[in-house]
Amino acid sequence: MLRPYDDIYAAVGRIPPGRVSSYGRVAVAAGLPGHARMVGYALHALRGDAAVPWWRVVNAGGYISNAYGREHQRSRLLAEGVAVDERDRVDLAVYLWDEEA
DNA sequence: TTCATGACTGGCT
DNA sequence: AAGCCAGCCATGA
Repeated sequence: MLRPYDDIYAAVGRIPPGRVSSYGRVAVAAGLPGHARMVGYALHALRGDAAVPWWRVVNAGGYISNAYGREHQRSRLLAEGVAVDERDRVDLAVYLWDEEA
């Protein structure tokens, strides 16, 4: 099925394992600068579709904004080797991935 | 078609 | 330092 947010999903898919990115970064990577909310909405539309590594996306503060299954996302990140704080926060200084880098 | 809400962000108070 | 406000646009009622 064609997904309206294919560019967004592609951008998320470019995030390598063991790394994370923010909604804003993904929005820019998808060619939609400033549309971070659309990225979040797009991921919400996935409904847990594992075809896209949505769990590698966190908010600008490095915290898991995911209201859909933040605990699940936290476990998922830990399984990939990403350290997650008790407050559901990721150290962006270490794990944030920039496709431009 | 209009109204309200949302997996965000940056700036201002 | 912490909280509030406006802007971006898609989805559902």
